[in-house]
Amino acid sequence: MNRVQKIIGRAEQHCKEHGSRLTSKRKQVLSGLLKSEKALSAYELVDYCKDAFGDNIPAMSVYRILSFLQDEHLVHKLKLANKYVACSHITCDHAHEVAQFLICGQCQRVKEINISKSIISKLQHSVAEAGFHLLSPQLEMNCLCDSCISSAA
Amino acid sequence: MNRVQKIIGRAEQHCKEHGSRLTSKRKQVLSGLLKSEKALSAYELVDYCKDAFGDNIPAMSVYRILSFLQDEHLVHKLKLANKYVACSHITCDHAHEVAQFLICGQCQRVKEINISKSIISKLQHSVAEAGFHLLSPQLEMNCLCDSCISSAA
DNA sequence: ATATGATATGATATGATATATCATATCTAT
DNA sequence: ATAGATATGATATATCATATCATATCATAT
Repeated sequence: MNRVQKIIGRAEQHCKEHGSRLTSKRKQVLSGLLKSEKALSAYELVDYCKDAFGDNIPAMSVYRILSFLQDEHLVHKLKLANKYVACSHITCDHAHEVAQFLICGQCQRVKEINISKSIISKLQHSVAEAGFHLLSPQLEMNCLCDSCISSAA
Repeated sequence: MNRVQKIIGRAEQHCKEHGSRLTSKRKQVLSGLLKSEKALSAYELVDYCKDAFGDNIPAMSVYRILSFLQDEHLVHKLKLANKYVACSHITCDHAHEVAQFLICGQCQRVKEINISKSIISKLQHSVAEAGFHLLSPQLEMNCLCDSCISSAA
């Protein structure tokens, strides 16, 4: 059983525990994100499902499926890129902290990292001083990954 | 002379120094952002120019004007919201640091703050550890402003 | 003052992302 | 087997954005 199948299995179990179902279409979309290991748009996932499974899922359905997967915390939406990534902690047992995303502007690779709580709390403090309240400290940062930097050089 | 006119005057001078022109249409768009004091979409600015000046500027032109204003550092694009805000430092003489934006998810008000360099450099360090290089430390954060929080309560 | 090139704007088409809504299919549990 | 809940399909449309070619306006040298 490969990495993707293992994660899908874990995700399915997670859904069962929450009284929801990881249907076959939902598995297709999730596995597309898991296999690509980068951020994909809804329409790229439509193409993926067609290519990989011969299944023509309308864009509308992909959006609904993405929304379901987000509700289940299996997928994150990157608002900076208008793309979606699989959560990298599906197989972890612990509740994961708020994710920070590094997006490579060249190859679209995405790394989900956790930034130390002390930095986040300092950020939150600066925000509070400005009279705002941070809703979700999910930060998204435009980056270049090391391999794109070295291949450009 | 009111606040907006004062800023527009400063912006015009800034453009002259850079060999560019702050035309009347560009002034209209900039003043829309200055007056609203919140983030607006390109199409909202089209409406504003029509309402405030009776001037029907095509969306295409507004996008071009926004792009010009961004090049002149008079306007920032908020990628999280797909909207645009006037830079809050047009009348400052010092070169301002990279901006951080707090966006109220309720009323769309935007506050541009500067976060201490030490926090930013720690962030940058975390990013480098993950094998990425931060391109622009312009952070955008989804918030609620204090007045929306209290009015909701 | 006017002709010329550079800059700015208009007009039109289209692409990309996303949501609303109503209809149909499928699953689950009695 | 059927009813109700859940999931998906089909269609239309909203919203944000860019490409491209045409026209208008400005700035300056003659």
